[in-house]
Amino acid sequence: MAVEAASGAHRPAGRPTQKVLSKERITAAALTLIEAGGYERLTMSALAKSLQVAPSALYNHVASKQDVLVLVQDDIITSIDVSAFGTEPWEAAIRRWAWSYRDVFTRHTPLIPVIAVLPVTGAGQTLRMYETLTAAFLDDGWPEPLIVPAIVALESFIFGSAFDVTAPEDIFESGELAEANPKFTSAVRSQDLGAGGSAADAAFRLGLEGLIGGLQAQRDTWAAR
Amino acid sequence: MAVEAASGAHRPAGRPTQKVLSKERITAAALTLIEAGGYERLTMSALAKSLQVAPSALYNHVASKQDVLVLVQDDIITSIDVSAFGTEPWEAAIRRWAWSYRDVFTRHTPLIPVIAVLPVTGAGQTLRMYETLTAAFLDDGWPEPLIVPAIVALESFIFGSAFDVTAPEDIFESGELAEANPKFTSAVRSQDLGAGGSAADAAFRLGLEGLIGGLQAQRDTWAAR
DNA sequence: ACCTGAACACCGTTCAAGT
DNA sequence: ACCTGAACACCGTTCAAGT
Repeated sequence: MAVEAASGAHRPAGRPTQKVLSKERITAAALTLIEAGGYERLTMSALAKSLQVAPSALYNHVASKQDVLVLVQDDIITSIDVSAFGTEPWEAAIRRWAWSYRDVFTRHTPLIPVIAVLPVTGAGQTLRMYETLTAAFLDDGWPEPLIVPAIVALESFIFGSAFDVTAPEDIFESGELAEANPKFTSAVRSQDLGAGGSAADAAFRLGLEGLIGGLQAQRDTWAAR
Repeated sequence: MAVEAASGAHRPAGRPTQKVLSKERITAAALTLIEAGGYERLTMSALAKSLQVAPSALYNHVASKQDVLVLVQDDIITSIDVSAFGTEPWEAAIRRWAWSYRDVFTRHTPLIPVIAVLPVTGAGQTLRMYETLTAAFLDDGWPEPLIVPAIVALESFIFGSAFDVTAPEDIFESGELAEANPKFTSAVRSQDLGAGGSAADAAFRLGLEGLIGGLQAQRDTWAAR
């Protein structure tokens, strides 16, 4: 009896008549998996299953799971809002970019340890974003040697803040240690949450506004040194 | 033939005559493992082996591996330098604390996703550090509602910067995409590394000085609002 | 209460065999 | 070149049995 070739049928071993996988399809499937069930659900097995392929087939297109994460990272970078660069002044553009960047990575915190250490070589979309940023700094009159350190400082703050958003709301409840730490306990109770915002948003706003202003002051200091 | 009871001998099943494990011993063994071979080496199996115990024995003292990480985290917090609080002015004290905090977590980046989301309840040493910080902010005249957001903003920057230190030096080499991204490529080449420092140190210094100054400005704005 | 030892349900990755 | 299927060397965790 011949093997049925129905649409849901099993694919026999051997090279298929037409390619079934590609980096693009793998990236898209990974993103769908992550959006549906978070990073815990992203396993090589589940990824293969969603592509109706054996897990080992993936290794013809990526070298490792880390590789898959790199593909995902360079894809989601494009969802960061860079539309204010070129249309709004430096400060407003940085502000919009930073909030958007934080929001995107709040949903992708497991990528942070990957991206923070990843050479940009070959991560084309990521490089594109840096190019756009650099142009905005130059247009605003920044001295070239300060631009990369400033971008890195902003990014570091953004990555750390993305983790903070995922923290439970009661993260600073001292519990039974409240009496031993009265000043902190009181400060937590009285913290300014801003207009209807969360604690994470208030901290991000304060830090971002401080950093934007402080970096500008550092720029002036550097120029006058 | 009776089982030998030599020092390296096998321990029979059943409750031992005296307790062999404790949270303290587990924490110490985990730290030794991490210092010797990094977090890849910290497995429940390896941990058990270093304590000369079966892996399942650990679960009489901790609920999970995550639990072990929490123990490690609350232990290494004590190695952060808080000695400047109470002896030096706010700005200098924050500066020393921040550099030390970053350096400690540079060697423990896998803890960052844990600590950033961890309720401080029961993390006694962590709470102690926050209490010390809050006291320093109060002594410097900060409005109470701003203290927790300011601490969180500083911590977010520190955590993100700790990742950055672990990045390879050539992280921003554009490779063959250099021509497509000329402004960024040039900015990377000309970046100010400071006095004999690394790129990561330069970015941290710039960001920290900016954040310290910027937060102080935000404080004044808040008071005058 | 606190250990051992066996087992479970996963992981990511490798590799021979097939077309 | 690019798939399948079986196998490998791990993981963290559970649980009955033992004292």
